[in-house]
Amino acid sequence: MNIFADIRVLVISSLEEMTRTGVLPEGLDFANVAVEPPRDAAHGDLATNAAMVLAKPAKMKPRDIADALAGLLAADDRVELAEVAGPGFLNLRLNAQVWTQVVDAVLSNASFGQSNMGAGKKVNVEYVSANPTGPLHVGHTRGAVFGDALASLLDYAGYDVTREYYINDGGAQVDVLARSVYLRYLEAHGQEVAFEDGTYPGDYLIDVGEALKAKVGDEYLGKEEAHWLADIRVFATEAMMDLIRSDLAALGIEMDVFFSEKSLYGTGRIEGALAQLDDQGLIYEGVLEPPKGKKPEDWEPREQTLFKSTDHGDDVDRPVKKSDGSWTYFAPDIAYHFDKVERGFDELIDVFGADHGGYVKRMKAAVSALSAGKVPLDIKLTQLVKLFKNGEPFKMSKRAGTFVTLRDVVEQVGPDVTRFVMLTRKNDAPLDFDFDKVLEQSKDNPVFYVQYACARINSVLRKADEQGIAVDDATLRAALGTDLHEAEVAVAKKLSEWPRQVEIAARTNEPHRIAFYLYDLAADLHALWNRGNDDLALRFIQDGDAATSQAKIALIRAVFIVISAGLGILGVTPAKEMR
RNA sequence: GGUCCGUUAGCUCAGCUGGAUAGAGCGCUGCCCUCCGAAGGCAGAGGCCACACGUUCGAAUCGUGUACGGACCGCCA
Repeated sequence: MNIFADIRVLVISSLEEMTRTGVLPEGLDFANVAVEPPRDAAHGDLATNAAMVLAKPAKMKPRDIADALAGLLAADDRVELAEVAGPGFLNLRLNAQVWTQVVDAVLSNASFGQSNMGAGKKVNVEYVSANPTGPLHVGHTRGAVFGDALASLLDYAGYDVTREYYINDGGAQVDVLARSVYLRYLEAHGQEVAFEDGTYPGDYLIDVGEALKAKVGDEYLGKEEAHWLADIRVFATEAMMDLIRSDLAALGIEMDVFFSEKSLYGTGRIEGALAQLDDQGLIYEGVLEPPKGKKPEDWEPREQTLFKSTDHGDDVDRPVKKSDGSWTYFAPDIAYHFDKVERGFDELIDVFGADHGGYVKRMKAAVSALSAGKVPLDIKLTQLVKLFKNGEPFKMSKRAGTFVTLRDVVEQVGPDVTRFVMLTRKNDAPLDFDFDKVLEQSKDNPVFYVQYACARINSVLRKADEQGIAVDDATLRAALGTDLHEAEVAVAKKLSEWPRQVEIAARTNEPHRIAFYLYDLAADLHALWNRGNDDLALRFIQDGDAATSQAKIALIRAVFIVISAGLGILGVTPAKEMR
């Protein structure tokens, strides 16, 4: 049940009726007619802009349309009052029973809020995709949480979602990894080694060196790189992916697909993807202009193989081959995205860090060309996370060893807090993450505030149960009456917005909207709770009156269900009690 | 030089498909606990949405430009 969608259906059918009876001219487009909550609650429960949107194409005065529409809408038994206001808004006040129905719908239907807007379309969400050269750090964490919540959101909104991780196991950085592991391997054999520039000195490779020793013994000792490099690449990459998988698991993230870059090499798949582009005349040999603003002495013109991405909206053409004939990083990326297109996805989403900003246009250009414009690619960039401790910025440096891993964060504040906090900001806005603040138990802290609402509701349910009041959902539904207090109606109205918020969030690929909605809903719950201090009639448990208690508990139980559903999308566990 | 993102209350941020007096939290002022957890709530003061132009009956929202801030910008992945 989505009251906004339901009433919109009513509005549209009324408009069609008006067309039939000649009030409105034929052929009007109703697509822009919206039914929304009014900005000011005093204006009513719902408002529609129908009259204003249609006034111009119908060549009529907005108020004339609104008056006629109001008459038709008022005939529906859900509508108690329809009045024209302002420049031509039509404000609707709904029958009190509608709000009871909302609560009833939440309690009766586990899928309240779920949507079929996705219509089962296949969408691929690629996220994290960190290089397999070490543990995930805090910068990856935001992309991981964002991508995962977005995937869950789309799933909730009716899409068929695949969560995918692209393993960059084909490039030179894996050679560096392999050499670093080799050093640790020598170390495991008791040799003194030095980690020079261009190797990864991290402690996390010590175990990998030991494991390699356990596996191959002294086979690689004293051998040339050519003898062991390929083997150790594979061994080390697998070890790193195990590490990364366990990091992700600590955050509650599980991928559906791990796609290996290496699998594209030597199989003709890169060549195949580029042949697709070549067939469209989009591949040529050429020399790029020097980038503006760069010093000319740093620049030498070189002939390379280029992709004519400017034909698909990019600013300059992009190299797919280096001047020595080897692939650029872009080439396997093209092949990878071509693979996604060929796997039949209807939509692609890439979640990248902000440092990939320059990559967006070329990737979109490639997908546009490879799918003949049929598969949209949305690229979401996650901005930096600024770390704080006690309000002081906390500088992260790999060299100084103050490198904060995903694991560090999760161990300090827990997965729930990590996830929620990372989602309380738009993905493209920088995020402040203060280790102390996020653990604070006060309303400054949205995680706590929402969890506290859950805890309070559960506290009531426990108390009711102790007093012998049945609180199973069937009983609560049966106890629902239509005489809600205005303060209770406010909460029910907020609940009614849930399906709408889900659709907006899914349409814009913005899971942070869910977090903000939950905060608002929690605020309404806290407000209602406190009203019980002044007005005993608003307390949830009414001594000696089980039926009234159950009717009131039904409402807050519904709040709990919706908060749980929302937290579920964010990947956060609702708290039964605070500790 | 270019691209992308941002600019909304003292601070940190929401704001949908353009619409009626622009919303929250913190901070500030004043209230509310013999009572389901006050780890909370209520009320007040405080922004005309960086600036300009444009589209529109109507712009914080769309477009263009300027200023300021951030990220990025050839064969590094």
